[in-house]
Amino acid sequence: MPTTRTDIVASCEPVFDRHGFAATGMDTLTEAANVSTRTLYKHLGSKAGLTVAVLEARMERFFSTCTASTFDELLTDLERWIEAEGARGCLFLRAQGEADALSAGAGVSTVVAEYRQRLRSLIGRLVISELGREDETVSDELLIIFEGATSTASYLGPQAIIAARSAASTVLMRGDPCTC
Amino acid sequence: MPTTRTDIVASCEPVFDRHGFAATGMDTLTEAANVSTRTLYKHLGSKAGLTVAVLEARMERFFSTCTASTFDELLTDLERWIEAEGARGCLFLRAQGEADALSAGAGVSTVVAEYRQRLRSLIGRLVISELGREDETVSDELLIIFEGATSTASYLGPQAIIAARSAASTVLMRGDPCTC
DNA sequence: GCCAAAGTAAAACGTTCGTTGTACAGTTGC
DNA sequence: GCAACTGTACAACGAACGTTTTACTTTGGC
Repeated sequence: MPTTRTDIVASCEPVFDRHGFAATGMDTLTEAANVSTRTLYKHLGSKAGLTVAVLEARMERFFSTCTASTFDELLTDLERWIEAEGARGCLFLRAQGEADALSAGAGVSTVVAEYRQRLRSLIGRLVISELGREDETVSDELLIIFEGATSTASYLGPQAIIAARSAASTVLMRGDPCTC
Repeated sequence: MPTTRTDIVASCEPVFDRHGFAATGMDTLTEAANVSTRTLYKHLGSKAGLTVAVLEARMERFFSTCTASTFDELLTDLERWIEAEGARGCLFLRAQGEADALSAGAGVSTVVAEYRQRLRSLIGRLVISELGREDETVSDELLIIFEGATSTASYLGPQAIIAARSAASTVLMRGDPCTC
């Protein structure tokens, strides 16, 4: 019976996601992870440590599900993610919003910044492979569409992905030789 | 010296915005509002009541700054808002993420839903006035761009508005008679 | 001048928080 | 078989939470 750090973190992630960070007590977390208070503290050190670990795990888990080689496929990855995880808006954005009160402000901000940088560079790579060249403007626009889809999916539902797909293809086609 | 409910709510709004809802204690709020505990409770009833009141005030304040008659102008409104208020991602999204733990879940969800509906219908009206007809697809795409700009502005800065503007104009021009 | 209305300060309420301490059980490897 | 390790259960810590209470001050209209 492992009860490893990894298992604990994986169990706590959905709890933070659904109820927020500051609002979730250690009792709820130990119960969700099915471990004693002592064990959780041995492995994670503190609630702040657990929070950072959860965000790191989330980041790795998210990017490991992103196998896309085009932005349209990235939206399919997002669609699948939302089907499996639900849509409550970007967890990293929400974590950042509670960061300083979490007394883990520095650690949280670091992971959030890393997530955002990785997302940007992922989209940047997709743009290069689709357009055959770097295009920072297009990359920023697609980043906005991706983040917008993530946010709006919480109230538009699957329609958010459809609209994002449409907007993205429009942006990517811009500048193509006219076919009329 | 009024110390009215309105003043209290206005003073508490930036505190919630900067530090989160669950994480902000009543001491911090009374201090920010410069009122005694007793007065705050007399006017707002509870932390849950204050939370809902703050979100309602935020909604009215935000929409009253939106004087746009085109989506591009709406992005200018957003740009000005962000310059004045800072960019920490949509407060309503963050509030919803803490809603059930706030024990004001129902009230918060109601205001958040109302905000989102009003945003959608505002954009819908702009689309009608720009295209001369309803277009739900374009409206959804612009909503995504608006929400995406709101989110990404917290790390892209003013560049987020520029990219959103570019994406939006592309989406709005789509279908126009070709000029080549 | 006085009575309400509305404010203040400060202590106390019981609860819950994050965290630590104590005492004990199960497994593993040599 | 006996360390060493890793886990559990559970009580306890002080601090902070949201809220209420008590007692007092200020203010404005009639």
